[in-house]
Amino acid sequence: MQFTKAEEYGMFGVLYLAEQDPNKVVPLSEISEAQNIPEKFLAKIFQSLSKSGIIRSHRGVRGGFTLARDPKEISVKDVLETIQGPYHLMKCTEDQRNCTDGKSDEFCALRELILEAERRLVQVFEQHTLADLVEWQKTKSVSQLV
Amino acid sequence: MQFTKAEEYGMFGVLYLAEQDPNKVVPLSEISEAQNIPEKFLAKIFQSLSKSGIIRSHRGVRGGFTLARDPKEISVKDVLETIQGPYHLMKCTEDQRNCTDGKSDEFCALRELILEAERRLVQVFEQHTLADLVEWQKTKSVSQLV
DNA sequence: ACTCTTCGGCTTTCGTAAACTGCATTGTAC
DNA sequence: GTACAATGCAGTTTACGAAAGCCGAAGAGT
Repeated sequence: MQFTKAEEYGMFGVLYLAEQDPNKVVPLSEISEAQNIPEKFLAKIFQSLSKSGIIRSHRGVRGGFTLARDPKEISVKDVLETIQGPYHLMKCTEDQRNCTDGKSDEFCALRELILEAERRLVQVFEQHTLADLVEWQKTKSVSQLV
Repeated sequence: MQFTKAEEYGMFGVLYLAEQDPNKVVPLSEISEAQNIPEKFLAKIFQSLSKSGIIRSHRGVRGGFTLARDPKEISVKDVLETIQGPYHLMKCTEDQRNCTDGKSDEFCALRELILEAERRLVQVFEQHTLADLVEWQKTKSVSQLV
């Protein structure tokens, strides 16, 4: 019941990019040092973020990464789901055939509750963008959180 | 980012009790067979639920378990937190010293967002009781969910 | 063209926690 | 007193998260 390091590192890495001058190409080495993240691990995470079009990679000398879009257009959900896939609190909310009882066709009250919890969780993450987080960090305030 | 089997089994086990006649003492063997749960594993889970006063154990011949309180008085949160402890989506929301950057004293926008997400999640689980779930299961409807 | 740099992709390793098991012990109803 | 069911503790096994390593590909600069 916790986010993985990959998600955590991915968020910090992407936030680091969002804080920079949009035109600055930032190499992995800089991010991993600044944010205290194992470089090769971050490389793997950034690969998937790159493939899904959240960040853009630049190879060669003075290469690195930039955000592919405006931070206002990247939700926290975008980042988290790219790294880990949609979060499901139970196997049965991912695919009902994973029901413990094997009663995959029946109504399950617990499953409905979990689905509702998942919806609430997603809401938080899709309502806020990288730009929001950078803004909060600057003002040290989350007054806009609601 | 998923509940453990322990939480899942625990919920199903407790729900099974909530569906029975409140005076019926149900042995582990019955629950584990009905709900398809490894008996010894369920035994371990039920021990902690018993210690925290959610269920009551009855030893000896024709022993087993009953709910310790009215299903209306047992929230889903009670059960889940007994089994797993309070859920934290990141290590840093459990204890700020676990911050990746080691900047445990500083304001962290991401942390604030995660804390908000946790609050939303808890709300869902503390607002609904075992009685609600049993009711939904009977009516096959979650109209009261909101 | 050559070379240096930085990402890309694949494989392997390591550690830890989840998931499950076994057995001896204690308590209780009959 | 014996059969049954939970208790408590000590395991084992499995799975996955979290890296680390290696080599190849692509682009920049000369």
